[in-house]
Amino acid sequence: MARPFNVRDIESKWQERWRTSGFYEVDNDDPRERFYALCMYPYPSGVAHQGHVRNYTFGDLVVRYQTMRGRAVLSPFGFDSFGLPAENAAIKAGSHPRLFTDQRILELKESVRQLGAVYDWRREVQSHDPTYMKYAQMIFLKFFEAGLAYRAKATVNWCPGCVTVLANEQVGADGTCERSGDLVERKELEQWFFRITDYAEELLKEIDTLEWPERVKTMQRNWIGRSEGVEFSLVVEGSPDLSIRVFTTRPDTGFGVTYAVVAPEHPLLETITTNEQKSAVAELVERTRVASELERTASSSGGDGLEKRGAFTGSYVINPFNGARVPVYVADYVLGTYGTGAIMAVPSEDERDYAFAHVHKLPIVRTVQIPEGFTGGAYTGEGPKINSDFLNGLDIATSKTLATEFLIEKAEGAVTVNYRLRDWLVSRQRFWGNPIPIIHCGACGLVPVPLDQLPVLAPDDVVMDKSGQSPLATHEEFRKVACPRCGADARREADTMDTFTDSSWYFLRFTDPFSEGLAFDPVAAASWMPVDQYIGGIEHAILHLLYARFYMKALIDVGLAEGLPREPFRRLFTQGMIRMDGSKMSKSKGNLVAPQQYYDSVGADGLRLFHLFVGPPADDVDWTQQTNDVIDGCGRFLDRLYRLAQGDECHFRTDESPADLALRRSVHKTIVRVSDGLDKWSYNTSVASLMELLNTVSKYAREGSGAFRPVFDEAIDTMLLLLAPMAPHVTAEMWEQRHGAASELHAQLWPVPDAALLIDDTVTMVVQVAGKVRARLEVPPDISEADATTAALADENVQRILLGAAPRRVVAVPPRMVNIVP
RNA sequence: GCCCGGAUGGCGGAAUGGUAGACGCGGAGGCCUCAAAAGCCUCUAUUCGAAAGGGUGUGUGGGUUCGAAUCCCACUCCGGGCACCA
Repeated sequence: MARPFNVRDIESKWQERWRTSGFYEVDNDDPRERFYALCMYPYPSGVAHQGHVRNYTFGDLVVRYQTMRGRAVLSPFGFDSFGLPAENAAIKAGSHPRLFTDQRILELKESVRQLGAVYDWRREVQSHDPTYMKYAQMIFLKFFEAGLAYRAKATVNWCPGCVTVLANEQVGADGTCERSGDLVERKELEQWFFRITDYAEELLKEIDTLEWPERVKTMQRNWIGRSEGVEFSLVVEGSPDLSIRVFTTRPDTGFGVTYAVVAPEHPLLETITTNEQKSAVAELVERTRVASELERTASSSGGDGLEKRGAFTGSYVINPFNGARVPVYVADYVLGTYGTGAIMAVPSEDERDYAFAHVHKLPIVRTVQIPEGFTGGAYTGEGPKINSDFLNGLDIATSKTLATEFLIEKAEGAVTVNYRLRDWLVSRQRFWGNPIPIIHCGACGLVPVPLDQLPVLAPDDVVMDKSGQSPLATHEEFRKVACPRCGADARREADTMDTFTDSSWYFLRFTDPFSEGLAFDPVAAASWMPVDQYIGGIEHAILHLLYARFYMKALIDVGLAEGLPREPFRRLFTQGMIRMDGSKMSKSKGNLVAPQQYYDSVGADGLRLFHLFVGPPADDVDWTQQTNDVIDGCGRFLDRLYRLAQGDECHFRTDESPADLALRRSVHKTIVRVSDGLDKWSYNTSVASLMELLNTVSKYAREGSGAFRPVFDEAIDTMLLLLAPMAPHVTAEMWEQRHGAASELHAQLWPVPDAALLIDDTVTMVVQVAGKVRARLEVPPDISEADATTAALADENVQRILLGAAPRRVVAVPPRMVNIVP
C-alpha cells in the first residue's frame, strides 16, 4: 500500500523519543491527581500475539488519555516469569529455564515497544528476579507466622502431565488440568496451604463494592459458594452416646428424611459399620479412593453406576422430627470435605437424594405439595408443607425458621454457614518457581529461614525431570542445612510456590520498587492504590483475581500494608479474546497471526486503530478473511487524515462563510462523542465518529466554497488531539509538523467542547402518521408543541395520507417528533 | 440441569422508548490514467414503481404504548460459566 508518509521512520522516531524522554515516568511525589492504569502482567511467551496487542492497545489508550486529562498516570510493566512452559522447554533442550525466560522477555519487550505502548520502565518487575523473590518469600513467612500459611496432609489434585499438585482453582469442571488438559488424579499428600477460607465472607461481601463486569462477579460469588443452613445431630440407634452431625440448607424438609449418608472419608464410618456390611462398605471406600475426581463427580442422572456407588452401613439413626429410624448409607456423592461430611437425605426434595433413593429402592415422602401436573422426581420449588406435623400448611421460609428452632432445641442444632471455597494449595513440585523459605528440623519442626538469609535461591545445577519429585529434593547441597533455631542437621523445603503467589502482589511492588528492605512502602503504595483501571483477560476471572484480593487483605492483616484499601482493583475491564476458525487464537493451537506484518504495512497505529474499531472491546474478535481488509481500511483512514492536513487538496478562502459554523459544530460534537466513547469503553464508536468527522472536514475543505484557514486548523488539531491516545505516532508527527518541535501532542490537554457550538439552528423533526414516518421537517430546536403540531399537519404528504380527516390525537415531542393518530 | 450473556444488511457493527442500519469492510458504477495501481466521487436492507411514492423488515409468537431493535411474557438457536457443595 502506497502511503503518504513513511510509517517505519515515523514510528521508530517517536518510540525512541518516548523511550528516552521520561515523559511517562511518574514519581511518587507527583502533585497531579493520580491514576493507576494496569494491564495484567504477562507470562513471557516471546513475541507478542494479537491478544497482547489488543490488551496493551487498550491499556496504552487509557494511559495516554488520562495523561491528557491532566493526571499523573502510573503505567508499569513486568513479567510473570516463573512457570512451567520455561521449565518444560529447558528439560527438552537440556538447558536452564532462566535462559529461555530472559530471551522471551526481551522479545516481548521489543514487541510492546513496537506497538508504541508507553511505560515507566524504571518500575519493571520480574517474578524470577532475586529481589522480587526475596520479598515474595518474606511475605510467605509473614503469612506463616500469622498462621495463614500452614502445612497439612490432604487429598489433593495431582496432574500427571505437569508432575505437580494443583490448586482446586486450576482443575476444570471436567476434572482435567486447566493447563495441560490431563485428567487430574487424587493423592494423599502433605502440602502447603494459604488460609484463604478465613476470608471467604469478606471476599464475598466486598464483591458488591467493585466496578467489575457482572459476570466476573457472579463467577467469584459462585466459586466462594456461601450457603446458610443448620447443623444438627442424628443419634445412632442403639448407641445413645454416638451421633452423626449433618448439615442441611432445608431443615423444613426434616419430616421427609428417609435415610442418611456419610462420606467414604467420614471418621465414624468404621464405628457404625456392622460386621455383615464390612465388605460392601470397604469395597465402596476403596473404589472411591482410586476413582478420579471425574468419575466421582460424574452426573448423578445416570442411574447405572449409582447402585455401586453407595452401600448400607448396617446402622440406623433416629430422625429427630418424627422419631423414625432411618438407615445410614455410605455414598461417594457426599463429600468428606464439605459441611460435616454427612447429610440427612430427603429424596422428595433433593435431586441427588432422589436419584440415589430411586436406585436403592428407598422410600420417598413428600413434604411440599407438588404443583398440578408436576411429573419430575424431586420437587425443589415453593408450595405448602404437607406430611410435616407442626409445619403443615406453612410456606417454606416460615417452616425453615420453625424447623431450625426445633433442631436447636431438640437435636443440638446450630445455625451454620458453609463455603464451597477451599484453602489455596500453594506448594508445587517444580523447579522454576520461588522456593518456599522453610527449614524442616527434626527437633524444632517447621522453621522459617531467617530474614537476613533471604532470598532462598535454587542452585543452577539441578536435575529437572518428570519423576514427580520436587527437583530441589534431590540436590543434597541445597537441602542440607543447619537448623537456624537449634543448629542440628535439618532439611530445606524442596517445593516451590504456585506462580499465582507472584501475581498476587506485583501491582503493589510497582507502586514502590525503590525502597530498600521493604516489599513496598505502605505509604507509597497507599498513594496509588487501588488500581483505578485493571485490564486483562476473562480467563483470570477466578484464579488470579480471587488470589490477589486475598493477598491484599492478608497483607494488611499481617501488618505489611497498613493503610491500604482492602480491595486492590477498583475497576476491572475484561477484554474479549481473539478467535480464529472458532477457537481461541493461541500459541498452543498454532493459529497465531503475528503483529509484525501489520507493523510493516499499516504500522502500529493502523493495527491499534483496528483493535479499537473492530467492535466493542469486551466482545470476542473473529479473525477472518475480512480482517486484513479492515486493517487496511484503518491505515487508509490515517493516510486520508495525513493528506488532508497537508492542505494541498483544499481550497482556502480568506472570508468567512456559514459553512464554517456548521463545521465547527461538527468538530465540537465530535469532542463530546469521542470522550463519551472513551469513558464508556465504547472505543469502536469513538473511532467511528472520528472517521465521520474526517469525511465532513474533507468535504468542507475540498468542495463547495472551500475552507477558512482558522476553522480548518481547529478541525485538524482537534482530530489529532482526539486521536492521540489511539494512534499516537502519526498524530505526534503531524502535530510536530504543524506546531514545531517545541510543542508535544501528548503533553497537550484533552480538548474541551464549546457548549454554544453543541446546539444547532435547526433540527430534523420527524412526522409520523399512525407510527409511520411520513415527513421530515427542519425546525428550530426550541419549537413549541403547538407550532410543531401545526407544521406537521401542514405537510403535504401528511395531508395526502390523512385525506382531509381530522386527527383523533396528536402526540408532539418537540423538537424530535410529532405522531398523528388518524 | 442451573446461572449469565447474545441474536440487527453479504460481513464487523451503530442506535437503550421517538429518523433502524452511523462508521467500516465487501460490492456496483463513474472520474483520473496510454494502461494499471493508488486516489477521488456516487450508489448499495429488501420489494413494487419510470418517478413521486408505497409495502415489508432488528431470531419466533404474543403483550404494553400514540410510538418498541430497545420494556414485559413465552419459545428457538448460539456463546460462556457452574455443576453431586447437601
